[in-house]
Amino acid sequence: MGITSSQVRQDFSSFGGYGLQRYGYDVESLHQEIGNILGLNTIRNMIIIGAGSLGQALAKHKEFEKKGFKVIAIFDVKTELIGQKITEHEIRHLDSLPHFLENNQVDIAILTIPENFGREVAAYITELGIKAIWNFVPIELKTPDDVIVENIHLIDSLMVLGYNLKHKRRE
Amino acid sequence: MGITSSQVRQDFSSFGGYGLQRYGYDVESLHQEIGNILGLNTIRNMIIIGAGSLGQALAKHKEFEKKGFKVIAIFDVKTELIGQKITEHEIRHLDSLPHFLENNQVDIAILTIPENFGREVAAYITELGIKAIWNFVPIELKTPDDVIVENIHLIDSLMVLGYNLKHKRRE
DNA sequence: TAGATTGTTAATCGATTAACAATC
DNA sequence: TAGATTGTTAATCGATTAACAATC
Repeated sequence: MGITSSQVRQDFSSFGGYGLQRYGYDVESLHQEIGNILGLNTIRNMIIIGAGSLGQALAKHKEFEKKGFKVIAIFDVKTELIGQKITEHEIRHLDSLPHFLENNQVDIAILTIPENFGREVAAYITELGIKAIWNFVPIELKTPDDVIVENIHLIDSLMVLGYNLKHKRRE
Repeated sequence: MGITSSQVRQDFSSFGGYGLQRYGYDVESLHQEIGNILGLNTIRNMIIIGAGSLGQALAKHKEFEKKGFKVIAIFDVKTELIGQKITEHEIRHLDSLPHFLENNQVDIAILTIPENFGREVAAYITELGIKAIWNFVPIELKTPDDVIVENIHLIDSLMVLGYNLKHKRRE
C-alpha cells in the first residue's frame, strides 16, 4: 500500500496496542478490531437522493452492504422515475421523505443530484434531521456543525489525473 | 471552500503571479490560466473497462466531456453485454482492445471491473501502453513507474464517513 | 500619494519517518 | 536468555498559516 512500517505502528497505537512484541500481530483479531473502530459491525441505513445513473449504480452496488452500509430507499423528483424499481426499491418522490423519516431510521443520505440542486436539497434534508451526507455533488456543502459530510468529487479527481498526466508525475 | 487566503496566494504563486497588487485577481483570466495548468483545454480520450452499472453510469455522465475528458469506447468481457449500446458506444470485447489502440489515441483508462480482476486487467492494459488509470477498483494497483494512477475508492470513503459518524467528528 | 492587496518569507502545525527502548 | 518485533519518543518533512514588504 506504499505505507511504511512506522506509519502502521504509529496509526495502530493511536487506538491502543494490538500486537505482541516479538510475535507480531494476530491478523484475525486485528482485522476484527479495525472493523470495530470503523463501526463495520453496526448496520447503517442509507437513502439515495437522486435516481440518475450514478444514484442507480450506487443502489446496485453490492459491496457497501457487505460492510454494513445498507441502502433502504431511493428518492427523486422526476415524475417519470417515481415508482420505477431499482433492485428491490421503488423510487419515491422526495416530498415523501419527511414521512419516510418518521418511520425509518436513516443514518446516511447519499446525494447524487445535479449540481444546481445541491445546496437546496442539502439544506432540506439537514433540516429534516439527516446527520451524515455522502456527497457526490461537485460543490462544498455548507451544513450545520453537527452534520458530517464526506465528499466524492469525481471531476476533481479526474482533473488531478489530467494534471499529473500533463506533468508526468506519479501520484 | 474552507481555505485561507494565505493558501490561495501560496498555491497560485507556485505557478506564477496572476494577480495585480492593489487590484486583486481578474477572475476570467485566472480561471482560464488554471484551466491551462490542469490541461482542461486539451481533449483527453478515455476508455471505460468494465461495463457494469458503475461503468455505464460514468459513460452517461456529461460533466466529464465539458472539462475535456471524452469517453470514446467501453469494454467488457461478458458476452451478453458485448454489442449493447451505452449512449453512442457499443460495448466491445476486451480482446479487441489491442486492435482498438492501434487506431485510436487513448489517454486514460477507467477501471470499473470487479476486484478480483483488478491486477490482471491493470497489467494487461499497461502492457498495451496505457499510461494513466482512473481506478475504481478497491485495491492498490502495482503499475510501472511511468503509469499514473488516480484512485476512487468508494468503500474507503464510506468507511471514513462511518467512522466520523460514530465518533461525531466533522470532516 | 495613500492604501489595499498581492507575492514571498518566516512560523507554525501536523503527519510521516526514523530511532530505539520495552518486552514477550 | 537472546532476538525479533512492537510501542513510543524524537527527528524530519511538507503543507498550512501568519506576517509583512513590494507595488500597482
